[in-house]
Amino acid sequence: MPELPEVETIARFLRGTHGLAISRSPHPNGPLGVLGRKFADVQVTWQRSIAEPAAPAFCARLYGQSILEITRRGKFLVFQLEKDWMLIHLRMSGDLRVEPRDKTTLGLHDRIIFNFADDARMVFNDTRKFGRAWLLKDPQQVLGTLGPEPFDPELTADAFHSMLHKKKRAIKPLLMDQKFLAGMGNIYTDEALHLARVHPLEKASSLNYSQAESLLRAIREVLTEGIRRNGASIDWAYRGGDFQNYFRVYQRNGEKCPLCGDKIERIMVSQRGTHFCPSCQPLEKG
DNA sequence: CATCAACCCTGAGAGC
DNA sequence: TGCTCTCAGGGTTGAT
Repeated sequence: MPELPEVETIARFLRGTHGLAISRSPHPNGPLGVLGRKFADVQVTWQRSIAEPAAPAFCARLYGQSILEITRRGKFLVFQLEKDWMLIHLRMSGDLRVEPRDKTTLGLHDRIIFNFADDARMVFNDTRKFGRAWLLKDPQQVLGTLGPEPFDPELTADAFHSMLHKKKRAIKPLLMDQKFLAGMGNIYTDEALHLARVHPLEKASSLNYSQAESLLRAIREVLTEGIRRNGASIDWAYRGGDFQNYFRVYQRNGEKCPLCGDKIERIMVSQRGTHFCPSCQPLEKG
């Protein structure tokens, strides 16, 4: 479910540097976020939510460690602890919330309950059970295969063009391949391709320099807008963002293209629903 | 390499 | 109402 902007929004909320944190903080007037909090008892209600190590070791090793820093890499949340690194991937339906330990009852789909040494807790809720948490000495063990961050200044138009030039695949599945570029998912890929006026089935290697440059700019623009709007909230996983109200093509099949007024179409690409404007995004070279 | 189907899961909505 | 079918912001695996 969450893509880069949603994960970034959650990371900011967990750091307490985000206005949204107020509504989720155990203490509306107290300190925000979970930075500095120390893990106490951790309960796991669905064992497979823990990728590594096995759940009992995961809980035991976490006990007593404080959270030093929280960052994001691709779609991963990265918790730097005193002795370990904890990674959480929300996959399709995962979410994290912070609340008082005692007040609220647990929800049906709460999979991991991280109790802190104080009176707060952080809860990993995940309806579809696809999300995973890791506890590692070296986070590169999992993050090492990821492609560059879309906002990495070293990712220049030149560099991006040469990356695309080496790939024969269709552009959409390539952009969604986390080894190629980290953080893009189904929504933001459709939005970026529309903004750059590139057909989702266009071969990556067929994009010229100017198209690569405008695609990179479009990727950064839609991600920036998503972050500015606190991500998109659709289906059951509402987390305060409203980017869903500004989709140009995603889930707007049958509606008018905001650029040309033609009808937006929906096709399947690599088993993913794909939305585009056939007029603005003509297939040039297949 | 790259593609594809199956799989991991639950739930919402459409159509009958 | 209840059934069946499709679809959902992600990613891995094994076959081809």
